[in-house]
Amino acid sequence: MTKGKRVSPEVRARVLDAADALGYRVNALARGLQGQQSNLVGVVASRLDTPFRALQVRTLAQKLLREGMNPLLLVADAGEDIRALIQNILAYRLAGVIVTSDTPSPDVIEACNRAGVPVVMINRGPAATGTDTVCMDLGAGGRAAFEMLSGGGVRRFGLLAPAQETYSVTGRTRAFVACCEEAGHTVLRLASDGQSHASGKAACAALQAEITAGRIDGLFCATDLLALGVLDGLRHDRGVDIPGTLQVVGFDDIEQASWSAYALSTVRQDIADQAGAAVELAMKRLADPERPFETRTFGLHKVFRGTTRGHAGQSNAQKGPSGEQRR
Amino acid sequence: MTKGKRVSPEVRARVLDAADALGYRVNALARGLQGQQSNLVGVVASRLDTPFRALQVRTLAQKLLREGMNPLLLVADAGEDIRALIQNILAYRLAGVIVTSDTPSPDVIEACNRAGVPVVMINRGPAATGTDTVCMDLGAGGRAAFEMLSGGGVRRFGLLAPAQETYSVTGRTRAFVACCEEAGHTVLRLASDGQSHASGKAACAALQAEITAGRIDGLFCATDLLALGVLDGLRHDRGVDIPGTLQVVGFDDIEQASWSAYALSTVRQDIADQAGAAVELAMKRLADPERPFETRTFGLHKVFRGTTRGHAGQSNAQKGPSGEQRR
DNA sequence: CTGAAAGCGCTAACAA
DNA sequence: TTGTTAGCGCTTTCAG
Repeated sequence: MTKGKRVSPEVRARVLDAADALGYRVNALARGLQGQQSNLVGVVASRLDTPFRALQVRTLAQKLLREGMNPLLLVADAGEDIRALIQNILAYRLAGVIVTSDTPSPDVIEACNRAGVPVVMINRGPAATGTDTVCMDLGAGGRAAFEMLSGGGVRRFGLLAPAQETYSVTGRTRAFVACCEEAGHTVLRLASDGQSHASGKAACAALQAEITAGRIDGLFCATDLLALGVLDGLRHDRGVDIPGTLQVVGFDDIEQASWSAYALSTVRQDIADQAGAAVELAMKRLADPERPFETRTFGLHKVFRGTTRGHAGQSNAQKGPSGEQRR
Repeated sequence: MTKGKRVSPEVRARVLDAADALGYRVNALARGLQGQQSNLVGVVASRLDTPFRALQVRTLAQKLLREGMNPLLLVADAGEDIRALIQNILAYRLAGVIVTSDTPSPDVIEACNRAGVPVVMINRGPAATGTDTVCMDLGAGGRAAFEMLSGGGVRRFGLLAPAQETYSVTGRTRAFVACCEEAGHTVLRLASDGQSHASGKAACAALQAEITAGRIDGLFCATDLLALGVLDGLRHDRGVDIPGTLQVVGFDDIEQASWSAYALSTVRQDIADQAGAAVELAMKRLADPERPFETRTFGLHKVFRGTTRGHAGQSNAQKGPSGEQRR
């Protein structure tokens, strides 16, 4: 039954049939025990009910399954005792852990390191701690947002981002601000209380005040969900003309951004590609634990829809079609 | 370290500290091997990137974790070889399996039965095969949709549902049709090619024809996602007045249904409650494998928003506040 | 109460 | 090629 064993195909088939008839199946627990390792991979994710994360985890799970690995899900939302939970699953001698949580609480990766379990991070800080990493080109992301807005004639830039920023939000946000300032514009910064739709909506009162005061005519929202909330709060509930009075750009390109009622212009990151790269990195490390750590950076694509006025060539933020780079 | 052991709290603390310092942690593989069972629970789900399922799985995972169980995720979308996958995870001597897939391919539950692993089904057919089950009151669901529409003055009823129906869609759909006919109305039935937003949108051409022909003035969509697609295709893209010309009711009450741009009237099923009940049933069976199979039925709530005109008391489809019944 | 030993199901190594 | 054996880390049992 062991994978790499050489048996004549005929015998193999016969054995498999017999096993099936007998209802026998290898005991993965025993196999793992003796082999010092299971084929379980931890997937730690936060806010799983968010469209972005849901797609990410789905893809991750699917690819893992295809590689013969089984995804052990760890929801890492605030309020859970992550330290304890990670210890729990580490007890299964995981083959690896993939982290996509917002708050990768260094605890997690430290615990994994101490247990000798390889970690792959998605959209987290640079791998100071010795992990493989998949990330996007944060600089290009912020720039893309800026260009989409400025290409539409925006002069007074606004930025809406959660007060409590994550690595990836901070990155895109900073790059955006840098671009604006480089172009000689100041940017008006508003803080939301999270990155959900509700948070976006809640920010609209403040937003409207700035609009009527003539202080912004273009807004970059750190997250599509946030942008959608803003659209609902501003366009639908308050009758603000978008993109007439205010142009809006989001980030991620979740499915809902493309729904007609929103038609949100946004900066797309390819979730499926990233997830694929993450499991690929995990498998590679499994095959060769000593290989140098690798980080794969993905490019971003401008997606022009109905909330901006510029359509400068529908170009990508990135030359290559797939938008993947390595270093 | 064993859970039910009696040790003086002082000793326990000391041991735990020492273990921590040494980086020791019980090997769950070994423990499972000797105990004949892991504390892994399989969660088989399809279309994980759908808002409904994402929330369901998130809640499931969370509650499982709280019970000290670890969720092993199995994405069961079409195209995967479910038979093989389920065998794979069964190799881990699961403590149980929770199925929320659309297509619980009897294979899955048969395989579990043969392996002696208890199964809990959510929104699947009655447990002919000996499983615990969580479901909703299908009859009440269809009725609620009918009442919401008829309460708004609808006379010519339409129904949009996937051609290929699942257990739960069939149930609500049938009940809806039965109510219409009982009230002396015929219902115009349209088939979509799935239950996604895109499917709903794709159905709009046909829908518009029926509207202009004066054949429907109220539509029940088997799924919120479908309804949202219809709203986009009809209201936004074709300028149909909703609820003026057509009233629409969805089913599920996913988050997006409440977004201002849609404000979809719908029939709510409480995903979190259902998920909670599912893990509760699983734990109970674990504690007592011999107990009789149980099925918990949940009620549904009418949610009146902007796509209907009747607001008949905002009442629930169900007496009790929680809407839970047992039998 | 503490200590020793058996055995869970598997695979790798070694012997025949 | 086929058959035996040791040992993975744990818990339960039995002896001291």
